[in-house]
Amino acid sequence: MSTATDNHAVLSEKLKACDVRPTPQREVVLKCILDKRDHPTADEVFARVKTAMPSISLATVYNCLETLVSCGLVRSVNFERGPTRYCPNLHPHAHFYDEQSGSTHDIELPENVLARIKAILPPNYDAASVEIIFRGKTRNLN
Amino acid sequence: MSTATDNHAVLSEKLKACDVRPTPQREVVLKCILDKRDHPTADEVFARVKTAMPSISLATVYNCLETLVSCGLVRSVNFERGPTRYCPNLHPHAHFYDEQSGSTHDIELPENVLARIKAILPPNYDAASVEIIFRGKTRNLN
DNA sequence: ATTTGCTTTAGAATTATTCTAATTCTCAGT
DNA sequence: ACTGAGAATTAGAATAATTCTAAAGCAAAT
Repeated sequence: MSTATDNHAVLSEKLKACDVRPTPQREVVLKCILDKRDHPTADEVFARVKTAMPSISLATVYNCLETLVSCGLVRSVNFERGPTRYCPNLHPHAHFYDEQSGSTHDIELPENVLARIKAILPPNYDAASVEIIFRGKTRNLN
Repeated sequence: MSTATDNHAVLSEKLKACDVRPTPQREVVLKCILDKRDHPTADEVFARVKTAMPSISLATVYNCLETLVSCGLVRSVNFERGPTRYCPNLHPHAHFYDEQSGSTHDIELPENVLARIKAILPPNYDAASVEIIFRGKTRNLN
């Protein structure tokens, strides 16, 4: 089985496009985040990545994540106290934290809503990014 | 000089209204957050509170903050990695994190904008709270 | 082949927070 | 006032997440 991202060349290109050296460690970390589209912590990434590259160290995982975040290939999200989570979804979206399951869902954020939100800022405030976090529970539809 | 909140009776009432025992420690922590309307960390609260009550311990500050947050008298906010901050503003509002100064400003959040944001959720998602964090810089108006 | 600079690594250090167990306080019932 | 139960406070230990440090490895350009 093959996914769009298990390909060395594709991953390598993404990294080069951001002006970062495509090292094996960075590729494997990036692949692990893109493949399973959830919101893992650094520890979880470490655990997943070790199966593909048993010699990798936690410090390297932190380094790679930091690199990927600062070049924009993944996003980092922080819900209250607790470890930083990493998000493969680069489209503008909000997060819904389900307090019962502890899981996090992406919520599509329409352009016009985003624009309205930015419009509440006073004119001298320049927002580079907006983060929206819902907290609550999900019901079964009846 | 006297402010609206340096009054034992007022603080005590607020606590009692929430069904928590109005202990001196809780009052002094609450007062310190209400008086200086910024977004201090637990350590900062500890430092401020020690001048009024030198014997208070950091663990107690954490306990009091936890109590105040869970009874709704203060809010807690988490910007990326870093200590939890505490916010005295109970009105619905967003936060603007100024990346240059490191300071955080409250941004008024009009009811109708809040409603629009909540409307992007699928019908089976029940949001108990929404947190909105802008990150960016402030310009001087010209 | 050597240098230069980035990357990785293990482990130590740091930071923020929570836990533990002992003490103290508060209040309701006598 | 006195007592006992439950709640709150305290100091310090423990934990969790992350960052730092210093050494070793690697890769591209001279």
